[in-house]
Amino acid sequence: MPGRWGRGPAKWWHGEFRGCGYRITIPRQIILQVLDESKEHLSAEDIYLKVHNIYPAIGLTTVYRTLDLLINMGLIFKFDFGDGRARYELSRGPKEPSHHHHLICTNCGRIIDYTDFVDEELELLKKTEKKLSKKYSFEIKNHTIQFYGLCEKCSTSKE
Amino acid sequence: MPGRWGRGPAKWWHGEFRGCGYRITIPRQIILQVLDESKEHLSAEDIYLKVHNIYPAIGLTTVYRTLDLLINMGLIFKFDFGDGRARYELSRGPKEPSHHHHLICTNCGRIIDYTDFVDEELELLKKTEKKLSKKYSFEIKNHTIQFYGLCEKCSTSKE
DNA sequence: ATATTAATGAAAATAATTATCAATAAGGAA
DNA sequence: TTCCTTATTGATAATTATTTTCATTAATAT
Repeated sequence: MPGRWGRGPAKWWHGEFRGCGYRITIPRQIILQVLDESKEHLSAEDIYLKVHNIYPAIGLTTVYRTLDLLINMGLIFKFDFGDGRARYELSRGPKEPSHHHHLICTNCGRIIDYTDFVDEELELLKKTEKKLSKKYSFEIKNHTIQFYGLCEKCSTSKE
Repeated sequence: MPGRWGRGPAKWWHGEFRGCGYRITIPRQIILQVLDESKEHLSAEDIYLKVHNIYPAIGLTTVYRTLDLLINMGLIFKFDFGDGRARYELSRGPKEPSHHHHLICTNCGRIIDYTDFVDEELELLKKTEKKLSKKYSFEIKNHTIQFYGLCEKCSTSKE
């Protein structure tokens, strides 16, 4: 019996870890699994709770540390939607179909992803990016576009 | 002598306050003055310190409270750049020439405003906004566009 | 000038995140 | 496999930004 957390098939990110000299540990594997399964808008605490279900020994500290590591490796992206807690998502690059932008309700905090219309936006962003990198000698790695306002519920309930 | 903090000429926002039934107080006047004078990326603490120079009786609580009020009135806008402290700027609307977007260095935290190339972006955003509001019944009030990456210094020092 | 009540500021309370440090476990070497 | 080195972990304490509480103060209408 290979232990309760058998190695299982090697994942796409194992190489990235090895390449950087990082160890592939159980907490890291499960945190990535959780991020991969739920994808959207998870706070550190959300992640902690989900991981905790699978691997109760996890500590919140480890979650924060791992998220930090993953950010630095470029595997995940951190968002601040203005409610005082950060959210994390697997960073599929801008070209991948799951790339999306956000609508954020400033009243109830609801976050809506949209993937429609992103294509045109991306085209323009690519151009802008090129100009900006040149002008400011800035190496652009990623971007966010967020629209703030009132969602349907909050908009009508305020009338 | 009209007192150390004489009323001075009525400011553009006096009407907005009166209209909402809010009182025009010394702390509020000075906080707005500070925001108006420095405009960019001030944290609550930055604002507190600047106001404190002019009006030492100010309390940090009042700064937070006033910023909250100003956000709700739509006079200022709150940004989260991911370093754990919020920044505030006078919200000149998207049409005004000072409207800008941000380049954020994920290494040193430097924030660069750019106003170039914003016109094209705005045009597209306006279109996108229209489509999104319809599709998601979302009342869009504002937007942010931020590019994340490495500034010149951090980019070269990492090679 | 006075009364009413919104606004203030000091201090305590929260909440998210980070630092500390002894114990554990991953991965290479024997 | 077993041992060794050292990165990683988790419990706890420490920070830091922001909010809440509440008695005092001051802006406005009268």
